[in-house]
Formats: sequence, C-alpha cells, structure tokens
Amino acid sequence: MRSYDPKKIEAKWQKFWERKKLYKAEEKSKKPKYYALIEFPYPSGEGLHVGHTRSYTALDVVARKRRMEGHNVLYPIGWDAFGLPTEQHAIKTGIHPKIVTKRNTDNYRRQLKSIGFSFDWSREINTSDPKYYKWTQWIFLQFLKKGLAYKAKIPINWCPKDKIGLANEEVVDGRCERCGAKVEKREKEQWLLAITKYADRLDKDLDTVDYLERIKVQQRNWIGRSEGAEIEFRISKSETRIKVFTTRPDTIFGATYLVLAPEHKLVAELLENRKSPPAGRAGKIENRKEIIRYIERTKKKTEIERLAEGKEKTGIPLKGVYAINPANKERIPVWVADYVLPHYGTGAIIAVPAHDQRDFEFAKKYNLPVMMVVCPYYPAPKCPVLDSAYTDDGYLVASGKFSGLKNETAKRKIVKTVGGKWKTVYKLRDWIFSRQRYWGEPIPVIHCAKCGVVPVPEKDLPVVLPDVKKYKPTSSGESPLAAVKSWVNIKCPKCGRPAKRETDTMPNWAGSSWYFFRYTDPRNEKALADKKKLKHWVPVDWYNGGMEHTTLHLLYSRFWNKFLYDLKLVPTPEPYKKRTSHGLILGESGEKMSKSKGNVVNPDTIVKTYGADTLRLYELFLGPFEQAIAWSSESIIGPRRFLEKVWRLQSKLTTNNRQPTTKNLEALLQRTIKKVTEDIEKMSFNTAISALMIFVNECERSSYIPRSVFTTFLVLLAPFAPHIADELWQVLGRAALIHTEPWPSYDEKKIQSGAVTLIVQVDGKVRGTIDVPQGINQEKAASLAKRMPKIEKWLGGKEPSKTIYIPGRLINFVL
RNA sequence: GGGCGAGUGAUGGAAUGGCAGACAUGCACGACUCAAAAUCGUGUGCCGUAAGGCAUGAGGGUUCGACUCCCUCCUCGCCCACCA
Repeated sequence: MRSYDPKKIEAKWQKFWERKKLYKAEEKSKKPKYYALIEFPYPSGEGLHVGHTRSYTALDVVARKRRMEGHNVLYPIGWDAFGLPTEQHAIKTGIHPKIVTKRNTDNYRRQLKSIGFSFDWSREINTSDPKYYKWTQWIFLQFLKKGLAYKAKIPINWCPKDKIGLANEEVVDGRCERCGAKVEKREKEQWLLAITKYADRLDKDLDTVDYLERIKVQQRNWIGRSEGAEIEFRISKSETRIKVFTTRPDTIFGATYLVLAPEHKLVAELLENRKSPPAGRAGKIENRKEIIRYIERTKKKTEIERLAEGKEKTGIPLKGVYAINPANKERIPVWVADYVLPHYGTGAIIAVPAHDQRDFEFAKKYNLPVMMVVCPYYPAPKCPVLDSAYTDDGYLVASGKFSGLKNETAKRKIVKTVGGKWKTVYKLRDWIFSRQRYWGEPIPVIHCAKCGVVPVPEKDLPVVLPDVKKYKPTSSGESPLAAVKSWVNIKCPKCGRPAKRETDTMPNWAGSSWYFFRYTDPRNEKALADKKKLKHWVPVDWYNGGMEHTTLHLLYSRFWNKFLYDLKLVPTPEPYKKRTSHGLILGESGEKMSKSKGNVVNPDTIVKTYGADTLRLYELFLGPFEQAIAWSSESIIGPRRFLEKVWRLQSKLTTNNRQPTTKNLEALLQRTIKKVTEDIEKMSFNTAISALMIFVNECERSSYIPRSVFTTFLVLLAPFAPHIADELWQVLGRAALIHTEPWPSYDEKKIQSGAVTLIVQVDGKVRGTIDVPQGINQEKAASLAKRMPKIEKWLGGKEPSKTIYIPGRLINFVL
C-alpha cells in the first residue's frame, strides 16, 4: 500500500475531471434540474481567502450530492470584477484595471481549481467583459424606458478622500465604508433607481421564499414598512398646509407642537417671505437669522457628530408661526429640529411628548407642554406625572368625543374625522446609481442640449469603457471619463447635433444584480439570456452567501429580478428559492481576518501542507456553518488524520461478509447514511463529518471490513473529499468515477437491527442500562429491569407507583 | 433605543424533553524509536479511597425526567439605529 499523498492524487483527479467535463451542466436532460449558487468573488490582489472557500465547499458538497441523487446540476462561477480596489491599484501604479483583473482572475481560477470545486467552468463570466456589461447597460435602458431610472439633484454622501458619491449603504457610522474618511454632504446630479416602487413587493414576497429567518427579518427591517396616517395641519392665519405622517393618530389630541425637518420645503418658503407675506401665505417669521444659522449648522454636521452629541436633541421654534390641530382646533407652535428626517414620511411630524420618547425628551429640554391623552385605565383617576413617554396601549382621555375609547379603536375614527389618509411608508430609499469612477459600466445615455437625456440606441451597446491616462476622479468630482474628450463628445442620436456622453459609471452592485441569469446562457449575444434556458434553470434552488449582503446585493438583485419579471424577460417573481448564510471565518485570535492584521489564511498554504480534501473537511468541521468561527492551525491536523485512517482501511478489506463483526458495521453504516444524508440538507456539515469519523473509528476497531460496506462509505465521503474518494474507488477496481454513483439510501429496519439498549432510571436518575430484544413491551421490560441487582437495590423492595416506558429508549420507575 | 442570536470541559463544539460533554484539538502517561516526528494504546468536568454526590451564566417554575420548554435577572456577540 502506498502512503496517502494528496499532492499527487489531487492534481491527477482534477485533471481527469476537467478532461471528462464531469461537472458540465447539461443543456438537454431528462433529469430534474438543480441550480446551486455561491456569491461570485471579487478578484482582489490578495487572492482567495479561506472565508470564500468555506461557502464554496458547502455548496460544492450540496451540488455533488445532488448529482449523485440524479439531478442535472448547475454550479457556476464567475467574477464580480468591477470595483474600487482594482481602480485604486490603477491610480497608484498606472496599470490598467483590465490587466490587473486578468492577473487576479487567473490566480483565483488556479486557486479554485486546486481545491477541486465542481464548478461548470465552461460558463465562467466576468462583469467587466463588454460582452457581459452590454446587458447590464441594456437593463439600465429598460429602467430608463419605464421611468424607474431618473436623475435628481440630491444631497449625496460624499467621500472627500475617495472623491466619490456613496450610497447610504456604503456609509457606516458617518464614515466611508472603504477608507474610513468622514463623509460630507454634497449636492450633485445623480442617477437613481426607483427601488422604493418595489418596496411593497420586496417585503411581501419574502413570504414566498425559503430564506433563513434572520435574513428575512433583516430585509424587512431594512425596507421598514410602516402603516400610519397622513394628516393636514393648517398654518394659522394662512392657507398654507403641512402634511404630517404619524402611526399614532390616536394621540393627536396630545400634540403640543409640530416639527419640521430643517430641509422641509416649507421652511425655505417661510424664510423667503421677508416683509409682507403674499396673500394666503403664512405669517412672518420673527427669528429668521437664528433659523438660518440652525439650518446651516445641521448641514455641516456629519452623522457621526450627531451621534457623538449623545442624541441630545436640538431645535428652534419658528416664532410667529402656528399650526391648527384639526382635531381640537387648538393653536400649537411650529419648530424646526434635526431629529425629524427630511426623507421619511412627509418630513414633518406632530409631536406628542406624552406618548413618544423622542418628543418627550425634546419637550423637557425646551419646556414644551406634555399632555397625556392615553391612560392605562378609564376613567383615569388622575393624570400621573410622567418621567418618560407612555407608549403602551390604553384608553383615550382628554380627547373630546373620543375619550373612553381604546386607543386602537380610536385610530381609524380620528383619521376619518380629521380628514386624514391612511398611508404605508418605507424606510427604504431609492438607490443612488451613479459613481464618479472609471472602473465600472458606463451609464449608456447621451446629454443633448436640445433633446435632453437620450438613451444610447440599443444597437450601439455596449458603450465600451475607453482607455484613459489617469484613473483618478477630477477634483470637481467628475469621473475620469470626463477627461476623454474624443469619447465624451458625440452626436446626438436623435437630432445629430453635438452632444455629450454621460460620464458617470454604475456602482459595483449593478453587474451582480443579474449575474445568476447570465450563467444559464453566458455567451448569448442577442439577449441577456435565452428565455427557454432561463425557464429551465431559474429560480436558483439554493443560494449561499454572506450576511453582509443581505440588505445590499440580495435586495438589489431581488429588485432587478422583479423588474425583469414585469417585463416578462425572466420566468419567476423571485430569483432565489432558498437563501442561507455562512458565518465568517475569523483569525486565530477571534478578530476579523484582514491584511492589516496579518492574520489572513491563504488556502494555497493549506492545500500545499495538508491537501485540498483536508482543507475542505476542516472548513466544514470547524463548527456550525452559520456561525462565525476562529481559524485554528492546530486543529486542522484532525481532518488530515481522519483521511490517513480512511486511506489505511484499504488494507482491511474483505469480500467475506459472514464474519461476526459485520452486522454491527452494517447497522452503523445505515445510521451513517441517514445522518450524513439529513445533515447535509440541514447544513449541519460538522456533525455529518463527525458521523463519518465515528464510522471510520469503528472500522479501525474491526479486524476486517466488507468491501460493500467500504464502497458505500466512500460514496458518502465523496462530496466532502472528492479526490481521495475517487482514488480509493479506483484502487478498489471500480470502473466508473465515484461521482457518477447513485447516492446511497438507508434501511430503517437495518438501523434498528438486533437488541436495543434501554436506560433504566429510578426516580428520573439513571441507575443502569439493559439490553433487551427489539419491540419488547412495557411489562416484560419492567420485569427484566427490576431484576437487575443495581435496580433492586435502588428500589429497596418497594413497588414503583408509576412506570414510564419509552420503547427503545428508557424505562423509569417512580417511587 | 429596537431587532436577532448565544452563554456547556483547557479549546472548537455534540445532544426529536430521555445516559450531558459525541466528534475533534490540546494535554498527561505508555508502546514503537539511538532520538524526534508520525503512528498506536490508555486517561483527561468537579468533590470523594469508595459507594455516591455535584455540574450546561444566576435564580425560580412546569415535568417521572430540563442544556433543551416557561418566567425573572446577568453577561457577551452581530445587525439596525432620532424611521414619527
């Protein structure tokens, strides 16, 4: 017997699989399809990371098992190749991102192949390939056509260091997600995608998919659906009206002031009326200067500063301006405060300090009245002095004709009386789709002085990224493309007059929003993918990826899917049937792996020292798949030792099945089949591997192993450690590859074969075990157990008052 | 502040309400070896000579029986965060 040499056998089988095109998804097949998907990597300069490979191994196990179960499996791979790090590298070195991307993808491809993933390499895609991004641009044009892509001058998050506009999602604690610089606000014309138009469906359709519950919850929170009422308040002595949004219209009688966001349109309008207000407009503001100063200060504040202030609320009254409460016709002051957000609801609220904690704090600070209108009892004996807002349900008090009603009941009645409108609002905001960057898909529109925004005709797609000399955005924040005059200047496709190309590019989330469609038909030049092929493969059956993509990529791609579905271009309203998430792999000390900390583990090193099969097993054996877990260079030896043991078992094989130990091994094999089969589906890979280890330990104890038992075991091992499985398969003289074998089934009867061990308890405490024949009844089991010397002692001659018997499990005598 | 989740040996972790600590690492001792590595064997929660008792963050409850279910509290992690 040769010794186990992973280096040799792994290279050998990888080559063989590739030559045989073993993992190619079939175009035409009678087998049921199965689409397994992992998030395609961003090919960075550092190369693959053991975090990537954990997820890929998990779905590789699933994909391999599905093939053995008789499915036609699509398990594709590609490159999410546009993005900042490559561009930053280009800025530093002057090397074209295209060249760097080629180098990085070559490295990633080599690494992935060395681990033996069963990807269908013939479908490899690259988002920075013009043949690919032609269709990313094409989809953008469809958004434009439907009015869902629009340009707006909006305050954007501006990173002064990267010189780039950031989406809200890229701002973390008021700082740039990438470089950590303090984010400023800047007004800029930006392209947006109207994802909010789909907010309702993105929320509701979560009911139809099989995602981990925490993923659904996180998406729902992000979308932030909330139902409430829009109610109009009139400004005293004028015709001006303010719409407020509230989820607690039942508390309207307790509104003691009204607050506008500093950015609210009405504030600017009121500030314009310097002297004599035009007829019908609101009155003159007495403290104009202070208000202007307050607004200026708010604009300068970054979000991190607001947080640093400990959420201490600030505001300023609009002196001389009052609003009329439509419920009781009372006059209440109007304030401007930055705790009211301009983009949520109507950017204006009624403040009910007694029943909202934020309003309560604000009222205390500025000495505004607090009026309790919901009490836990009715009639309320006396209104208590509150030291915080009362936000629970109760009965209305001091609310005119509504007093005495339960607050939930009062909601609808009050909204009706004050002429309010029920409305659903969302926290979700439209997706800022412009980047002033080089390394992204050019947004395919042309600006013409006469015709305005003109889409690039579809026949002219793709709009190919031109070569530039400098990759850095201009100091005014324009994309470097703006400097390429020969590219920017173009004739208007409509009127033929001189016009200019859009120089903004798309965010790196664009290409990844539809890549799973392209895999079904990666070389199509006439459409994003052939409809028949889409119909065959879509939706993705199982998609695994990082939790960090839950609110970004996952939501964006669901949005694109829905949009394309509405255009009847893709077959299902949801792209992914099932979504799971893996836990991060942390450094040895439990910190996040990062280049700067120097604790990144490169899979190359592991493959070199231990072999790919060991790496695969270790990554799944580490711990529960969904949990973040620290890498341990000490424990990786375990899976390697396991494979060495498996290797050595070949010397113990026999064709003689009549030996006495065989029966135990056979029963254990049946249990192992069941355990591994079920655990893979539950993503409980660590316990599946432990079951394989238990089986091998038992084989070691046995003096020989029937061939048939061992071959079945190898089939179970194959998805986890495909190289050694195929090698041993060949050693056994089997002609075909192990990966084309059918997945074994198990026989419940064989699992339960022979005697069973009962736990014998007295008063709930374990006092012994006894082997009894299977299917024995309570009476017989009890009499057998009672005769055990130990049990006799514990019973002390007394007759149990009660006997609990769980067949096959335990018997408990209660005294 | 809100949401989600987790507290079990030296460590990673197992356990449909039914033998707590499977499996693995580490450690100790032993075998093999001139030696080391590898490998193999034995042991490894706490107290106790033993019989036995005590142990799954703390306290209580339900149950014949609780790591698991319920209540109160403590600690930690992640995500969101002035969302009306």
